[in-house]
Amino acid sequence: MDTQMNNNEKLKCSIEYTLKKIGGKWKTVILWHLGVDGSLRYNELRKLLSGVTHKVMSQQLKELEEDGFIDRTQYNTIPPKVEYALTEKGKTLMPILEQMHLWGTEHSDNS
Amino acid sequence: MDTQMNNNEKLKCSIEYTLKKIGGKWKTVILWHLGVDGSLRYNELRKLLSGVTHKVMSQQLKELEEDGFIDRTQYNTIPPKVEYALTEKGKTLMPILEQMHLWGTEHSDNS
DNA sequence: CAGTATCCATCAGGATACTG
DNA sequence: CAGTATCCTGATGGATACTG
Repeated sequence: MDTQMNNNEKLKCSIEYTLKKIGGKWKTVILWHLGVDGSLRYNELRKLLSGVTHKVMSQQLKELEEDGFIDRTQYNTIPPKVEYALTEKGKTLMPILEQMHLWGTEHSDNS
Repeated sequence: MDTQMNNNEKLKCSIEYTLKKIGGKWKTVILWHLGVDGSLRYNELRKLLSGVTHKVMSQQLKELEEDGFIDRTQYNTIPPKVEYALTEKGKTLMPILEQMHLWGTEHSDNS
């Protein structure tokens, strides 16, 4: 259903496909936080990323939404409130993210 | 031992660290092929990547070597022969790569 | 609060040619 | 065979200001 290739270049290895989807600078981190914390609001997420700008945030969120990894729920209140959460498809990425998180924890000096 | 941060920016999440290390366009694919096929020569690897240029290949290989993920063995014969293989540290990445490969296989239309 | 709109910087990645 | 050396391009990401 969502298996169309939007560019016609031939991928030689399915790993490339995966990397294309989640290789954005903040995508794995966004997905990870949503997976761990459940749903998060825009600014909550932004604080967790600490350093990302609005433009890049919304850009990455939009791409993740278009790829069907996250759901965006907008409450038309004043002030506005928007919540992001993983979709079922997004949850299928968690094993990758868990491995990446595990490896990063063991190999980085990020105390 | 290799836990120094070569840039002083603070990472907020260990996933970022992992992505920095293997997020290069060809790195995961190189590591994957080396993990599956054992050791490979420069041109064998290059054929498997199909499309990569010399410059980018050697660049990615050099970075992977500097990060301690791959070993470079040079035979001073004529013609020269160079073999690349995963180090023990490189092998610790395999669980991530396996998950990425699995996910990519299931979600891409790459027949 | 949750974004767009602009404009700009960077650098990873690429084409091509040369070399030990 | 296995690379460097140059030079170049473009996509990604960033700073800042404005908005429904």
